Amino acid sequence: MKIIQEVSLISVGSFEESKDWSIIRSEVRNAISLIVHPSGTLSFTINPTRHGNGVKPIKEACMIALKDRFGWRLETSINYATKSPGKVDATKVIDNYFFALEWETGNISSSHRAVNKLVLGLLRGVFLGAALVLPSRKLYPYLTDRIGNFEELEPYFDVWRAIRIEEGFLAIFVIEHDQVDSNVPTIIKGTDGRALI
Amino acid sequence: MKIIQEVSLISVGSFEESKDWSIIRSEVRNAISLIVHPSGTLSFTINPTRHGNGVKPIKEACMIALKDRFGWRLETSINYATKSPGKVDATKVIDNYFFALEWETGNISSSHRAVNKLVLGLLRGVFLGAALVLPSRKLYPYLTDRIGNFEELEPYFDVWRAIRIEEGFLAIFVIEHDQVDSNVPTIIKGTDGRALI
DNA sequence: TATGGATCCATA
DNA sequence: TATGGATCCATA
Repeated sequence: MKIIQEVSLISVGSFEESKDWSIIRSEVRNAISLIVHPSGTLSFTINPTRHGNGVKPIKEACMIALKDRFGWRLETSINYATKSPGKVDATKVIDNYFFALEWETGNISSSHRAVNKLVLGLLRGVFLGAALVLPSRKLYPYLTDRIGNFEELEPYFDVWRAIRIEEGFLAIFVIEHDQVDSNVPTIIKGTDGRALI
Repeated sequence: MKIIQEVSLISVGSFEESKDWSIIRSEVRNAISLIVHPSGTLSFTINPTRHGNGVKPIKEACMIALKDRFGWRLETSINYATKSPGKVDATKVIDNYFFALEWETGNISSSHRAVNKLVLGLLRGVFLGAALVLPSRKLYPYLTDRIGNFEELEPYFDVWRAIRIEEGFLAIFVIEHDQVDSNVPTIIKGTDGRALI
C-alpha cells in the first residue's frame, strides 16, 4: 500500500520536529508499505469492482508489523481520567506518554469519532501525538460502501484546527492501492452490517 | 415524547439569552412533544423489546410540526462558502441567519459528524445557533442497535467545548419515551443496514 | 456520483 | 452490557 498524502492537522508545540516523531513516522510508513494484496505479492493490487472489497483484512499486516517489528501495543484502552471513551487501534509508549494511531476503515461517520477521540487524548495530555490512517477517495469506490475517506473528512478540518490546545500533534496518512487489476481476487467481506443478504 | 435534559454545549455570546432562542426553544419542545406512539394516542409508548424498534418513523412528527406549524425548512443544504458538507435536518431563518437542528437517530458515530457539522456552521458564521436532538440511554436499548445516545456522546463534550469560537450556541436535547408497554406494536424497521437477513 | 443514514456484528 | 466497527440503503 502506498501513502499519497500526509497532513499535519494539529501541530502545536515541538513534537513535529522531534526525534520521536521522526522514528514513529518511519515505523508507520514502513508498516503501511507491508500491506499487500494478494498475499505473497510485493504490492497492493485491488480488484476494481465497485464496493467489491471488504476492509477488515487490509488493516491486519500493518498492525502486525507495528506490534512485532516496532513494539507497539494494539487495541489499547485509554484512561482519560474521568468518563473515558474506549480504545485506540495502536499505541507506542514514549517516555511514559502515548502516541496513538487509529486505522479508519469504518464508516465515514466513524472517522469523525476517531478524530474526536484522538483530539480528546491530546487535550487530556495522555497522547503526545496521534495519527489517523484512512483511504483516499480513489481507493474508496472499490471498498465497502461509505468507508471513511480523506476527501469526505477534509471539509471538517477547520473544526479540529479551531481546538484550543496547549500542545499536541495530529497527523493524517492517506493510503491508496498501488495497482488495479481485475484478475486479482476481491478482498473478502465479513458478515457485518448488511452483508448476509 | 419527553425531553429529559437540555445541555448548552457551546454558548459564546448572547444568543442563549435572546428572544430568538426563547421562541426556537419552545418550538422545538413543542414539536418533540407531538411525537406519539402508537399513532392516535397522546404520548410515546414503546414496546420494550431490545433492539426491537426502528428509528425512521420517530423523527417524522417532529419534523412535520417544525415545518407546518412553525415554518422551518427541512433538509436544508448549507453553503459554507468553500467545500461544504451536506445538509442539516431542519433550519429556521432568523434575520438572514440560520438556526440549525439535527435529529440524530443514526449510528452513534454519526452523532459525532452531526455535532462537527453544527460546529462548522457556527465557526463559519452561517448558523446563529444550533441544536442536536438525541435519545437517552434509557430509550437506546429498545431501538436499532448502536443508535446515537446522550451518555455515549458525553465523554467527548470537552472536545467541542475547547473550540475557539467568537460567537455561537449549541444545545443538546435528550429525548425519551413516556411509557413502556409490551402490548404496543414495535416501530417498524427499514430495509437499511443489515435489516433483511 | 455524493452524502446522511439505518441496520446488525464482533468482541471484551 | 458496552464500544468500535462493517456493511448496505435511500435519495438527490
